[in-house]
Amino acid sequence: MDKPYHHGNLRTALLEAAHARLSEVGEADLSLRDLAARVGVSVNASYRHFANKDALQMELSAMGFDTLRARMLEAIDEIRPLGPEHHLQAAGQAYTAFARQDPGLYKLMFGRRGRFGAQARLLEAANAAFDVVINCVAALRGASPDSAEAVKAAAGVWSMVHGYAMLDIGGYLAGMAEQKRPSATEVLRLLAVDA
Amino acid sequence: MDKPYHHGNLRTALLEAAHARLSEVGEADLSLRDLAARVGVSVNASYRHFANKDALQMELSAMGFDTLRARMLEAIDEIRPLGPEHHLQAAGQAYTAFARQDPGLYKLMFGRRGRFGAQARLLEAANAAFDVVINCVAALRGASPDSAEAVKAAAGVWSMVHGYAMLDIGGYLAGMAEQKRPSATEVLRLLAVDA
DNA sequence: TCTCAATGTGTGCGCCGTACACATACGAAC
DNA sequence: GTTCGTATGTGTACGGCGCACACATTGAGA
Repeated sequence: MDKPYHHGNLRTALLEAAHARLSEVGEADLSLRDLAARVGVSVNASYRHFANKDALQMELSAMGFDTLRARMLEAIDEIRPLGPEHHLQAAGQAYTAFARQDPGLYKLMFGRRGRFGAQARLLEAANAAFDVVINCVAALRGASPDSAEAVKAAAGVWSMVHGYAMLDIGGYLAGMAEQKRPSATEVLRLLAVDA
Repeated sequence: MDKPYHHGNLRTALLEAAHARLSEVGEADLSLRDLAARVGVSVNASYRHFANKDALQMELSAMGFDTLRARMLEAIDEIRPLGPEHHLQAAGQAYTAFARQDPGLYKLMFGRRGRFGAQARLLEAANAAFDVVINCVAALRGASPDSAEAVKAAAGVWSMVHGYAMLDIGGYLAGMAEQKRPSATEVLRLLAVDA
């Protein structure tokens, strides 16, 4: 049972280790050395698969957006016959559930952007997720997903859901008394999307 | 013009240096060594004023919430006679303006975990800022600021504004075509607060 | 004037990201 | 099947980081 010189799937293994670690320690405490050790490989092996630490985090973020998009689409699909007004609710629920389940990853996804900016992979993944929201809103208003009206309203919805998720996983809602703490549903109800 | 052994106001100087630096480099690149050097003092001098790097960031965050609260109150005061419905708009504008003007600080304020920190100073400052929003919403709905109804609606408003601010300063709105990019006002209009 | 607490400095430890040189293994061309 | 290039691993080293610990300087009050 010798350890082979070549790992076989180091790139994936590193990403999975990073993902797992993110649920324990937060982005700031994520270390390449630690990830490599956990995977059983020398630190510098990771540089054969990622240009640097930032690149690994970028890929992780992009994968996060892919998953987020998939979760929303699944949720919508499950209740498709109920009509557009329920679709947005379902997507919102799936969204906040994702953030709550994977708060470390979620924070990474939205924290790592201003720095290196326009990584095409990340941009596409984020836009694809956003498109789900746009489509929901457009259907709800009977407008084209390309219309400024739909996009602006969708951006509002996204702001609301994102803000709620961030406050929630940041612990800013946890300090509130039980009966005053708003649920995702209650918050989403404040939106006048179809107006 | 000998440099005196004692700085005189090192604590404040470090906080100011950190604040200034935050507008250039982002939280991750903030270093105690660098701050100390800029202030003209050895690294370890800072440990006489802050238990560690986290404590300095906590204080900076708390000061940020203080300022944010003050900005909202000023904005409301300027248009006080116009009535509650304008107060919330004014506060929202001041809020997003603050985030845009000081994105590094704003990210720090919400990126630092308010949960494990449980720092009383930070918690109070954040709550005081939130109270401004609660009061606006309560006045608008003719409800008590202590009512669950007002607090939940205020949390919704906060989510919306916070989410918009984060997406904006994170560059997630910048990618959108000009005529599709929503303004803070347009987004806030989606809220049915008085319903 | 003496004393001591407050506030500064210097040195060192163990992490970190990552650059560079070298080692190993696999797959294709012969 | 041997050869060889490329992909993928390791070892060593460097500078920067947060921070602990011992020591130096200062100013205010007894």
